[in-house]
Amino acid sequence: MTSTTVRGPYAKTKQQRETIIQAALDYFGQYGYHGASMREIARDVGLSQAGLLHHFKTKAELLTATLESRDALTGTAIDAAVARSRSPLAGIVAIVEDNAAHRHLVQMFTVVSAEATDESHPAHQYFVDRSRRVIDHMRTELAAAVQQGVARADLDVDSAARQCQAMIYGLQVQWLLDPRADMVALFRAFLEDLTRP
Amino acid sequence: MTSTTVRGPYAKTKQQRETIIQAALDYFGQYGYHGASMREIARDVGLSQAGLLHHFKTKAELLTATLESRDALTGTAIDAAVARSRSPLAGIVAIVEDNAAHRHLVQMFTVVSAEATDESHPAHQYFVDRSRRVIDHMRTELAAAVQQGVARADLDVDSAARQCQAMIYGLQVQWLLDPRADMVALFRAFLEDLTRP
DNA sequence: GTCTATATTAAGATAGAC
DNA sequence: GTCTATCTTAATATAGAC
Repeated sequence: MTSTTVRGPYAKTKQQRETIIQAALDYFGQYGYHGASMREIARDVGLSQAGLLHHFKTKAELLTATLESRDALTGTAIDAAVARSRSPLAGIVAIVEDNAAHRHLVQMFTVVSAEATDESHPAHQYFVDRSRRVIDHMRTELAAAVQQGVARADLDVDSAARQCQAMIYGLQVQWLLDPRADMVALFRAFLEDLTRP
Repeated sequence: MTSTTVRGPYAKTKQQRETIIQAALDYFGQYGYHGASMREIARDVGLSQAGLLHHFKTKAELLTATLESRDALTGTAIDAAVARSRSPLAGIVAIVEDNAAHRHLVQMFTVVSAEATDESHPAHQYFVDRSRRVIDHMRTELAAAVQQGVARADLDVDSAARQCQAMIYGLQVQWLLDPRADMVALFRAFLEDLTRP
């Protein structure tokens, strides 16, 4: 009984939500949260504005869904890359490599996180938490690198973690403004300087 | 003849423009170019929207004026700091120190430069040029540091210049999201790691 | 699940009086 | 130099039919 009804409509809704999020990614990436328009996103996916609002009741809700969906996707990709990596440092580099392969995603997170530095932004808390989470991740990896002897023993892990997060973010913007900037090479060199004895 | 008419009205206009730019700085910093509203900026400075448009014919024109005005101000401050500095590296650190003292300014440049990574943004070319200019400045200072023996002789000046620009930008966002992040200390430590033999 | 229609508010910009 | 009034367009959101 339930199994027959579950397949049809819910599958459609789930797919529509994904389609909408794909479009939203581009609009939020181009215009930011404030500048993006629900009407245009709706038109892009071939829906009326009311049709779009059936899936996401407000613009803020659509933004949240977009951020969470994409963070989840990237999270799994990075977990897999880290698992493949032979060292914790290679795991961090893998994040940058993943970013370099997903320009639209980077553009969206860059633009929205910048405007979300304002406290009244609907995703402010989200990015405060996200930034902390990323820094924590870096700290863990760097500590492991020290442990395994692939980073110098006297490395200030707390500072280094913050510097890694900042460098990744900064290189992204530099790369978005000038695609010739080689994010991966620049980050790799930075990491080597940071960890060499 | 001319000298009498120049004083009054032009002085008023110049002062009004400066007042408007001060307000615009906050609105562009909070909402970005797309999200900011001319009406609200006008209200903020006690003008009607039409009154504001007398001074800046379009929103794009106001943005450009704001960017150029603030870059000019910061430029002079940095030139002075560089002149005071005893080494080229101290000159770069002085930039970060200046930023740490001007939160609103940093917020505006961060938000607008992020959304200006999009090619259709009215300030796109401005920020492409600006980024290049900053990197060039870093390169010059770093080369001087190598020359004077305060940075290791085998430093890759081109990469280091890009890394400095990225680190400064990334630390700004991290700091805006978490004011406890010590931009200046983190940048100084980064620079020492980068230049140590 | 998607539509049309509509309510409400606000955007950027212009015209013309003072 | 600043205003009021207005044009035109577009924003988010809701109501209710299908």
